[in-house]
Amino acid sequence: MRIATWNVNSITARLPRLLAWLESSGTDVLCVQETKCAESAFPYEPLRELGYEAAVNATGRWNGVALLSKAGLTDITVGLPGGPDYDGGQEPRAIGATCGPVRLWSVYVPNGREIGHPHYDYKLRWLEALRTTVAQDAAGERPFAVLGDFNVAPTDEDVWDRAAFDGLTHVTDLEREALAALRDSGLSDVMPRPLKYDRPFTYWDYRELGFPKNRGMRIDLVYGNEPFAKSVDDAYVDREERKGKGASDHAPVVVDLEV
DNA sequence: ATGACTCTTCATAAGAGA
Repeated sequence: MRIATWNVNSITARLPRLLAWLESSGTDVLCVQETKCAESAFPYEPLRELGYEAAVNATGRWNGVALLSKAGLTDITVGLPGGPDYDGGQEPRAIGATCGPVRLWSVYVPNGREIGHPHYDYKLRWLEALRTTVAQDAAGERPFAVLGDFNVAPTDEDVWDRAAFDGLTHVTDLEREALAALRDSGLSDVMPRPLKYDRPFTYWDYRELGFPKNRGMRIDLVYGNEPFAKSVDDAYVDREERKGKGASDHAPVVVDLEV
């Protein structure tokens, strides 16, 4: 079973590449982030024609997550129960479902913007709510994973140059501690192989030739419980999908499971 | 040597991304 996570940076803008990639990669379940379109405008039909059911949590211009599955899609949970509000409401950043033998969450963790910004505190509270929400499944016997854009680089090795991030979000102790608390609920970091260079970056800024210079970050993560992690055959970052015109700034992370 | 981001929308500038 092939599972993947991909921040597509607009599912509308990415649709041709998304459809082509789903077919060429043979992905059974894709966790999508940053759909950036209203649920009413979600491209259900072309995905259905490829054999995918879709569960969507999206409201419009910002954020938005989805699960696309050829392996079943049941027990859908839209949003984090009891999750924090930002600017007076919950944002569409999480969706969970059971896809055949596995239970999965597709998550888009808040960016945080700047240290001390209200969005940074919101990010920390959001990660705590995620930990609470998944604790029971994380400790369970069924293969379970949280996949998505976590907007945190777990270690200094996960950014191209730690000094370039001094004073910025994504690398701070508090963010990393929040991630560590999530792992402590029974999840481990499924580390993908890089297909080029030494580190499996998943995001490269569009600006200043970030991708050609490999100025990347590993912020798209797969956190699986023990039954999930034990079933992993292979995992890699498909950096080919970051190439060329019309690419997202994130590459898909692909996980092959023996289930 | 050059030029140096992309996406969306109560759009033609601004916010967000990281």
